This record gives sequence, C-alpha cells and structure tokens, in this order.
Amino acid sequence: VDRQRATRADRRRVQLTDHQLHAWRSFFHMQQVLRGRLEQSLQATSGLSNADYSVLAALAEVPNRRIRAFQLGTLLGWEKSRLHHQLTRMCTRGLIERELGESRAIYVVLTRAGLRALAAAAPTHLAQVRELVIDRLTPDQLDQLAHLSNTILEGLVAGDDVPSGTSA
Amino acid sequence: VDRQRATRADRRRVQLTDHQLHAWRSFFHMQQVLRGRLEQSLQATSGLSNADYSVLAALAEVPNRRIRAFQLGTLLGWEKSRLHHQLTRMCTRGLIERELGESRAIYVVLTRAGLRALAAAAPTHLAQVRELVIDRLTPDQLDQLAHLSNTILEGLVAGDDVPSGTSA
DNA sequence: CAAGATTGACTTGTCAATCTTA
DNA sequence: TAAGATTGACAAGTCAATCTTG
Repeated sequence: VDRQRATRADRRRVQLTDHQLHAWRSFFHMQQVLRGRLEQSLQATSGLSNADYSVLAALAEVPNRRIRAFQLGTLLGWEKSRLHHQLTRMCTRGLIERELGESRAIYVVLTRAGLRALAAAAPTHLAQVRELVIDRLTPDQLDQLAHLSNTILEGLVAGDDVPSGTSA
Repeated sequence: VDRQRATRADRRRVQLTDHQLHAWRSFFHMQQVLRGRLEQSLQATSGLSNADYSVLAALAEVPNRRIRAFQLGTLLGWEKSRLHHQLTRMCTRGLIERELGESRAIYVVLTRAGLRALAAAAPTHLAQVRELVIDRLTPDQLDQLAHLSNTILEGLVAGDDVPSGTSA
C-alpha cells in the first residue's frame, strides 16, 4: 500500500490485532471498575481514600513507622507535589505528623490515630480484595497475574529515563 | 483461637497469605503506574485525558457515532454525574455535541473535530500500549491476562446488585 | 546550580441534592 | 414514584513556578 494516508482501520490493524486490542480492553476495563469499587467501599466503610490507605500501609511497615517524605514518594511512585498535598490533608486529620530531620529533610510519622484508622480499615479492605480478586482466581492465575505484573512494571521503570540516551 | 480480639498480624494472616498479598500488591502497583504513564503521555501528545479518549473511542465504534448518554455511561461503567461533567467539558471543546432525543433522552454525537482528535491520538496511544504491555508479554501471558480480567470483571458486575440474590 | 519541599491555579471525579416527566 | 439529567460543593491529582540551602 503506497497511499500516503492510511485509513483509520489500517492504522489500527498495524498497531494491534483485534485479539490484542480485546485483551487490552478487558484488562483496562477490569482495572478501572475494580479500582472504583475498592475506592468506594474503602471510603464508605472507613472514611479513607485509596491514597490514604496506601500511605498508612506503607508507614506501618517501615521501621519506627517513620520515613523520609522523599523516600515515601519513591516507594509509592508518586510525584512530589501529589505527595505533599496528600500529606498536608492527612496531617490536618491527625493521621500522620511531619517532623523536620537534619538538613531540611522532612520525615513522616504514623500517629496513633493513623495506626488505629489503618487497623480499622484493613480487615474489611483485605476481605474485599480477597472476595473480588483472590478468590475469583485459581492459584495459578494469581501467580500468572503477579508474574506478568512484575514484567510490565520492569518495563515501566526502565522507561523512566530518557528514551534516547542523553548522558549527563 | 478463642480470644475475642485478634492481633493485627493475626487478622491479616487470616485474610491473605503473604504470597497472596504480594501478588495483589504487584498487580495494584503496576496498574497504578501504568495508568499514570498512559494518562501522562496521552495528555502530552494529544491534549486528551484518558477519560476523553475513552469517550471518543466508544463513540467512534457505535452506529452513526451517536449514542444515548445513559447508554454511554453504562458502556463505560461511569456514574451519571461523572459522565455529565465530562460531556460538558468535551462539548465546550467541540469534541462532541449533545442532541435531544424523544422524551428527554440526551444523545451524544461525535463531531468532526472529535473524530480528528481521536485519529490523531490513537496511533501514538496504541503504540504505547503495545510497547508497555503487549510486547512485554508472551502471547500466552496476554491471553492469561485477558482471561483473568474477564473473570474478575464478571465478579464485579455480579456484585453490582444486592449481595443476596434479589431476582427481577 | 540542583535536590527536595512548597505553593497555587486548574482539571478531574465524587457525593448528595434537585429537577423533570413518563 | 422512579429513571434519567443536572447542579454545585468539595476532594484529589497535575502542572508549573517558586523557595531554600548544600
């Protein structure tokens, strides 16, 4: 085909087969709906957003329940301003506290209230994860999911840098 | 164990094994990062959000590029007010138009500009889906992903109604 | 200057309340 | 009344600009 402009259908076919497109859409849709559902019931049953929960869970598993803000951001894979806004909100709710470390480092500490909120939310939340995901899949499927998730994640992290190598 | 209150560790162990929890977290994290990355480059390269793209893509594949708003909401699995706000924004940008059908039904129509925007965005977007997902996975893995996504999705849709079966 | 932190403006999504007519 | 549409207030996230100090 040497026409200069391909039709829309042509272009899509080059990109992805119908089979691949269907697979992608199934995944994409599932992930959207799942995320919405979890967010919703987390909010309804415990007043926490998914973001809140992620921060609390991360803090709870770190030595001294205390971590440098920047590291927390890296851990969660969040932009710094998103993290900042999130921490500000959680501070005013008393779920965490900010502390100043040496040389303008900010540390984030889990408060008692934060730990309590997490403890209150976790059972229901995890039960729902089990109900909606774990229990739906065979052990094999769950392993497949974990494996392919890690594979995709590696690619995402790798692509973090400049595509074409601009050396410092 | 007949103690009334289990420790936090106990409760978690009951909910999910470490293995299961790890699998879940891998998936959850991957999905977060992936979504962020796609959203970001879609925005950067075409000025469309993921939500914009979903609406445009759905409209493009529907007869006459015209569909009732409510049906579109069902298709996308969106709440009505989310859809409304989204459509309002897209209207002001000229990507779609609203038309009144019979008995206060609202129809959404894809405009030329909307179709152009989609055609401009699609190749890059799909290429990225291919690069970040499709090409990372073996054909088997992709099939596994599709299959398990559909399985989870079935569970999600089933849980839409009252948990205990209220028949029509 | 650069890394880490902060800020504000703006966009997106949610919730709850309201409106309208079959 | 109930389904579909609308609205506004608010929470969450992004981007770009700024501040601060090693």
